Amino acid sequence: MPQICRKHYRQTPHDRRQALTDATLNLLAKGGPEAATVRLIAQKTAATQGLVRHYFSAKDDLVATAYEQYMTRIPAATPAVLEQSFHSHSARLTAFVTAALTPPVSEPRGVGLWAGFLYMIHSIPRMQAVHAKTYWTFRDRLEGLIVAALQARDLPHETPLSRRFATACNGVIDGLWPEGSALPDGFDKDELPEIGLQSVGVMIDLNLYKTGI
Amino acid sequence: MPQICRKHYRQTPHDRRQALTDATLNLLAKGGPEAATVRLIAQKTAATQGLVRHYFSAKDDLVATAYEQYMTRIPAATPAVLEQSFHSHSARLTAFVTAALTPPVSEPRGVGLWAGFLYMIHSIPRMQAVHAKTYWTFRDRLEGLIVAALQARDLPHETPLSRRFATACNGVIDGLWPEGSALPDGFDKDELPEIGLQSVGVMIDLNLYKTGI
DNA sequence: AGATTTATTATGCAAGTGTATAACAATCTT
DNA sequence: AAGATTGTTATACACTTGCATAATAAATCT
Repeated sequence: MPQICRKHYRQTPHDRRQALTDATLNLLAKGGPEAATVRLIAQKTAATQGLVRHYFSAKDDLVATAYEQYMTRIPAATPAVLEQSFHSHSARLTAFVTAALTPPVSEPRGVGLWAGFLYMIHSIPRMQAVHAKTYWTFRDRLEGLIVAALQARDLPHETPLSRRFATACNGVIDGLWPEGSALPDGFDKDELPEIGLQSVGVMIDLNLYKTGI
Repeated sequence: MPQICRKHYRQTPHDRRQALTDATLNLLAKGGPEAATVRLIAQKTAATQGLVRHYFSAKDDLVATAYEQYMTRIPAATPAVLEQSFHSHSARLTAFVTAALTPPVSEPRGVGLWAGFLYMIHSIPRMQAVHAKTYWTFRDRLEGLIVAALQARDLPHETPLSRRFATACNGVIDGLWPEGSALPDGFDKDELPEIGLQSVGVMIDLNLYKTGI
């Protein structure tokens, strides 16, 4: 039996949902799933618990939506680099790999989010689908760039081979960037991108590192 | 005011602690941090809540100990492979990489555990120390094998170079094995170890894949 | 302008959580 | 064998969690 109801703004549904998912991601990144309580999320958004329930059927829905948003946004940020024009396919590939291993794609809070996301993958089908989609998308894009770079130099690039290349290169990237955040003091500033470039380059028999952008 | 107290076994402290950490790891792997409640852990061990408190100062202590145990046991399993004798340094390196990318080191539940562990790294100093220790240990061991293999073939192996090699190879391994568990149907049975071997081999300019064990 | 719908708040609730405590049982000491 | 110590149980508690509900404010519709 609520008696009094405060004056309040009325925001657009889109903004409210966005604010809620953003706050969720921040809390998840900082303190893990245990820290992302409905009450805290609401508070950070200057909203109330009830509102959360009004926009999301349940907490799981909110969390899943937030992860989904983040995970699809991150790989989408990388191809943005490719909008530029490059003087060679190698340069394009270099830019792609570098982008994946430097901010904002490879941000500190990313590891925390990635860890939480990883957890949900094997238990929540929806997250599994998100992961599968983003993973294959990213790898296929990488494969495309690799094929182009190989082709330009008359190197072998038949499909099963290039697919392996892409998987391997993707592996290096996926392996390197979490290390950087998990061991902040373990590497020099540009060390990991350099190692990534060198590895990818030597894997597909191109010297990407000297190629530059 | 407890009235009646059931008859009960009395196990050795070591066994009890071991059973508790094991149960914790199983629950963590299956359902994440939220599923690993003190009551459930106790139940799986045929113990009671109070016992958990008796052996661990708090739940955090139990969880941290469990992770610590797992994370130090896993990289320790890999060098076990090296006890065998090999006819070449390359073969030894091949065995090492293969071991890291196949069961029991690369087990399905590993990803879930790794994810949870990753979470604690940036918030709990104790876990950060565990991670740093296990990471450097593993990488240094890898570097040692790489140097030996390079040396045997009169290839350049000065320190800064070999360190990079090791970081890169470690990156491939760390990147590949989670993918296998996160996308169970995405790869053929032996695909990831093969790719790993090929990548590591080409990185340090050795054909590890054909070397065999 | 009045009615209706939708967004937002305040409050309540049942379930589950980690932790604390005291009684009891088993083992160890001497 | 009696006492001291430590492992083990049962129970209680304070707190937090996600979720539900009813009242109220803001907007929309006609």
